[in-house]
Order: sequence, then structure tokens, then C-alpha cells
Amino acid sequence: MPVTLHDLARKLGVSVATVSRALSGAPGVAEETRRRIVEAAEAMQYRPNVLAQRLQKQRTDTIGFIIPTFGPRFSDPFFSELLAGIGNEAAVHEYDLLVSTRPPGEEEMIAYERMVQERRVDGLLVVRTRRHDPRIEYLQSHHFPFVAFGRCEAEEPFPYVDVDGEAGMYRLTHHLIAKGHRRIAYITVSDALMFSHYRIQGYRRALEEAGLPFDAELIVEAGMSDEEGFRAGQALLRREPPPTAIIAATDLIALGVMGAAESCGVQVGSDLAVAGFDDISLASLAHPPLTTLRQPIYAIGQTICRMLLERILQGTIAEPYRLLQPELIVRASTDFVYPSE
Amino acid sequence: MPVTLHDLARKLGVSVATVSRALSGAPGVAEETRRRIVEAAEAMQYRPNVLAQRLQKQRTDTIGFIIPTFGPRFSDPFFSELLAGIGNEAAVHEYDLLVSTRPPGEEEMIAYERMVQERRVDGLLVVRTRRHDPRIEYLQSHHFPFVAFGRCEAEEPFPYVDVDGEAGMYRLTHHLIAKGHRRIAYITVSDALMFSHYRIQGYRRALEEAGLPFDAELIVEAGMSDEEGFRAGQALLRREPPPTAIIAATDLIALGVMGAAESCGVQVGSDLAVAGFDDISLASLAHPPLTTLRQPIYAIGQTICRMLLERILQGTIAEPYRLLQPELIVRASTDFVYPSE
DNA sequence: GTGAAAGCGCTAACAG
DNA sequence: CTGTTAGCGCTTTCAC
Repeated sequence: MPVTLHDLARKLGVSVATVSRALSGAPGVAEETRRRIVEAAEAMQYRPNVLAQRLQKQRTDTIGFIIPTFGPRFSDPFFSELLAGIGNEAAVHEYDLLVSTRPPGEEEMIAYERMVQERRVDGLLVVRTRRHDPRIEYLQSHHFPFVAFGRCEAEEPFPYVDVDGEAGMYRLTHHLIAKGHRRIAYITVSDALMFSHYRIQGYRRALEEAGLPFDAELIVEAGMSDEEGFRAGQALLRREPPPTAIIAATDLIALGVMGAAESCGVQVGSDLAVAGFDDISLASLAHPPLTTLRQPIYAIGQTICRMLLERILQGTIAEPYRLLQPELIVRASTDFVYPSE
Repeated sequence: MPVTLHDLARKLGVSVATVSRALSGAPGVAEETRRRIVEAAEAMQYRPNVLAQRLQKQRTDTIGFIIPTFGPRFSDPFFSELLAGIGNEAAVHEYDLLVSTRPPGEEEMIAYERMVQERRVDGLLVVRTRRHDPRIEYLQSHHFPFVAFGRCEAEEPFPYVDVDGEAGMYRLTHHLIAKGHRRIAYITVSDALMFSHYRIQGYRRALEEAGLPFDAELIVEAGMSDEEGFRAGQALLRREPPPTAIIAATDLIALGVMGAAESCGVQVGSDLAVAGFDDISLASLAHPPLTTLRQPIYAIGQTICRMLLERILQGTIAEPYRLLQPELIVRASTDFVYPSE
């Protein structure tokens, strides 16, 4: 049986109120009394019952993070780093982090409703936003504190951190054009995902500005895995004539493309340029190393967590809209000049 | 202001006890009364306050998972899949999952003490066990429910799921020997990690049984990242004579080794065999595809979670010690015969 | 400076 | 079958 405030109070011959005050550092306790209480608490190994504290305070001291869609073979190198950033930041502020998945076969919104309506958490982090995002609409309509990683096409503004995928892909495409490429293919993921929507726009803008035709044959949509990238890459390499460069919406997909090139006997880094987005750690170790756009995932995790705590604790966020610029990392997979036709 | 049991009771002219019973499905409520209550609850959008329920029941309905050591650039493709398994299983049983990291600069045990002593969770999942594991000793001494992924050299037995790394590496090494290799190098990680300890033992046993000498020159210790694998691979390839095969303790390391081979102009799949352990999704897409030992990570996550819930709910676990056999997946990185000397 | 007492919202024993 | 009551362990007025 754990020691309670009551036990301590009885032992010391004071009231529970005094003990509570002394331990919480509230004013109005004689220094001498406080000392005695703190000492006894130490000696008796007193630990507050967080459940009781929470019920009384009507706060959970917990933030929530609902992991976006999940299959058995979900594997995202990206995700662990984001979680590390969030988790560490939460821990620093002594907040618990509740992680939830959508149980197999369950509606996604149910997880959100549980969190919000049953008040399991004080605030939520939303990631991988969609253009029209019911989660965000729901949270807004319930005035529930949240911060998103990613923007979305919502009526009301909301606090977010995002990486400027449009600008990033623009610069990357521009880089490829400067290297002499004219047939630049693009592997996109679902346009319903906000980041995907922005990224492909950057690609299109760069083509336009360079006066290059937009060729629907060179656009393929794939799922967000290396396996899917492999398939999409193969499909693109069968085009006639084939592209001389392939941009993938994510590094994971780009790694799949490199596998596909290998399987087709195409040499990445001389016959074909390949580039991705994210700069996962494997990008620099691929053969050849992969050109990509780096986003500071760990720092983003920290930032969205800190912003959410700001919102919860102070009711407002000093700098609620943050758009970060990704850094173009040119590596051997694109660092060669393609001979002009 | 959310609707409480009290509000409902007053509205319906019954007592809170009756409402509580009706909603929880407890016996002893007239069918007609129950119907009225359930209807009203629905209509008024009643949601139980989980904090109050927990305080009263003295259970948190939450399990905890403390993520092992974490740097800013922590990135483990492996980990997201494990978390998916755990999270989905917890959700199915309506348990919350509390994920905690060790805040930067804090002792690891502090996170465990918080969880246990402040009763934030009903049980814990421990992963990446160490030979001598203070976390496990601590949990045992406090009689706190937990299940581990991995064994350890503890006095008292404890429930775990593990993959037989010794047997796996034995079979893999045997496979390489059968392919004609005689100089088989091994990249290990810290021997303090239980899985690492077992894996290298399988390698040694296979060498012994084949009558091959054990050459300390061919063993290198590395950290658990692709970058470290790259460095270790380079070091091994500089040996004189170099190994004809390299086994890495993990796939991530093996991928780094393949990068190193590339950088040294060594052809993996003909000059050099490389193999790993885990079967992460990138293994099959490497160039050439990587031979490895597959462990069913998602299923392991589900299983340790289910076992923990069994322990919490029933006090005991039907099958508390589970040792799974990894599956040897032979791919092109080792699937060639090395000419005998 | 300290104590008594009233809850936070819920469950469960005990009566009726 | 239903209501009354007593907590779960803590914080926080309000008196003294």
C-alpha cells in the first residue's frame, strides 16, 4: 500500500491541507513545518497519486498523438525520429505522452473522439495533414487544443509547423534542369495529403518557368513505401523514351526507384538521376548517395510539442504558424551533367 | 461543461448509482429503466470521466512503454513496426499506451521510477534487454507487472518473448560456410545487449562445428546504425587478406556494410557476401537484395502487449516464455558459391 | 500559519 | 430493483 497524504499528516500530527501545501510549495506554511514535512515525505517515500491530482485539477497533464494509418508492415524511418522529438520535449515539461493507433478496422475519428470527449489528454498533435482534414475540423469545432505538423485547407487558421515542400521541390527540379535534364518524371503520393499536394506543385512550377512541357506520362502515383517506389520506378523506366531523371515525393520511394533502376540495368548517377525528400539516414548511404531535401524532423517534433504546451498552459501561442525551408542536399545520384540532346 | 452522471441522474429522477449500473451493464437494473438511461445518456452525449473512473477503480487502464535510449538522430525502421503492433493490440483491449522517452540528460531509471511509483501505468513493456538489466531487476523487486521483448540473465524468471538469435546466426553462418566461405567476418554490437550476445554465439558455434578457426581480427564491434556499419565494413575490408563474407548483427548495419563495399570497389554478391538480421523492408530492396533473418516484429509487439494485459487482468500468463525461430531469407547478397581456395 | 470541510466524478457496499 | 452513503487521494476555499 502506497503512502498517502493522509498517512503523512497523521504521522506528523498536522492536517492533510498543510502537507499538501508544503509539498506543492504553496505559500502559507512555516518554514520549520515545511522542512519537517518534506523530510518525512522523503523518509516515508511518499509519491503523490497522479490520478487523484488529475481528477482534482481537472487536467490530465498528458498530450496525445494519434499515429496515422497503420498496417502490419508499417515501417517509417521517419516516424521514430519525430516521436523522439515529441517525447523528449514532453518529458522535459513533465507531461505524459499518450500514443494511440487506430485499432484495425476502426474508423479513424473514433480515436480522436475518445481522446477529446473522454478527456484523456489536454491536447493533441496532428500529423500528416490532408487537404480536407476531418480531424482538424473536429478539433476546431470542439475548441480542443492541438498543433499540426502540416497545413491544410481549413476555414479557420490553426497552429502548425510545416516544411515548405513547394519551394523545396521547386529548387530540386530547378537543380535537375540546370544539370541538363529535360524529361523529369515525378512519383507522387495521394494528392489528398497536403504535403504531397505542395511538393508536386513545386515540381510543376519549376517546369513551367523553364518552359518545359508538362507530360502526364511522366507522373505516377504510388503508395508511401519503398516497395511501391520500386514498382513506380519500373513503370517509369518502361516509358518510351524513358525519363532521364526521377523525383520521388519521399526518400523511401526514391530508394525503391533506385532498386528498380538496378533491376532494369540502368545506372543511377550517370544514365538516370534520382532524388527524394526527407533525408532519412539511409539516403546518404544509398548507391549512389541520394540527393534529397532535408527536413529537421527531430526539431519539428520538439517544436510542435512545445507549441502545444504553450497553448495548453498559456492559452495562446506566440508564433503559431511556422514554415521551415528544407535544405537541398545534392549527392551523387543527381550530381552529373546530362548531355543535351 | 461536460455532462456528469449526476446530471443524468437528476434529469431522469433516479440515483447516480442506478445510472452507473445501467451504463456499465451491471446486473440489477430493470430493463425499462436501463433503456431510458441509455437513451438519455446518448441524447445528452454523456461520456464518462475516465480520470474519476480510474481514481475509484485504482487502475489506470494504461500500459507503458519506455523507448530505449534516444539521440536526436535516432531512427529505427524497426521500432515503428513494433510500436504499431503494441499500439493496435492495446487499442483492441481499450487500453491506453503511454510512451515515454528518457529526457535528454536524465538517468534511464528515473523514467521507470516515475511510471511505477507514481502509478501512471498498470504495467510496462521492456524492450532491448541487456544481459544485466537494472530495469528488470527494479520491476521484479517492486512486483510490478511487465513483459519483456528479449531475455536477460536475471535471478528470477520473468515473462518474455524473444527471437532465437543464436539459432538464427548459427543457421546463417552455416549457410555461408556451405557456400564455400572460410573467412567470415562478424560485426557485433555491444555485448551488454542480450540479443547481441546470443547472436554472436550462434556465429561462433557454427564456426566451431565446421572446424574453422576463430579469428579475432574478423570481429568488429559497432554502434547500431547504418553509418557505423559503413565504418566497420571499411575496417574489415582493409584486413589482409579481407573476409569473403561479412555478417552484421542487424540489417541496418549490413546496409552500411554494403555501402562500404561499394566505396571500396568490392562487388557484393560475387566478391563478398553480406548478411544481416531483422528483415527490415529495405533489406529486400538493397543492391543486391540482402540475405537476412526475419523476425515478425509486428506480431511480437502484439504478443508482448497481449501477455502484459493477461498478466494485469488475470494475474498470470498462460505461456510466459516464448522463443520464436527467425526465418532465414537467402537473397542475392549471399547466394553465390565462393570458389574454394 | 493551520485545520476543517467540501468537492473532482465515479463505483460499490449496504440498506431497503 | 433502487437509493443512500462512503470513499478513491488530492487541492482549495474558508474559518480560526
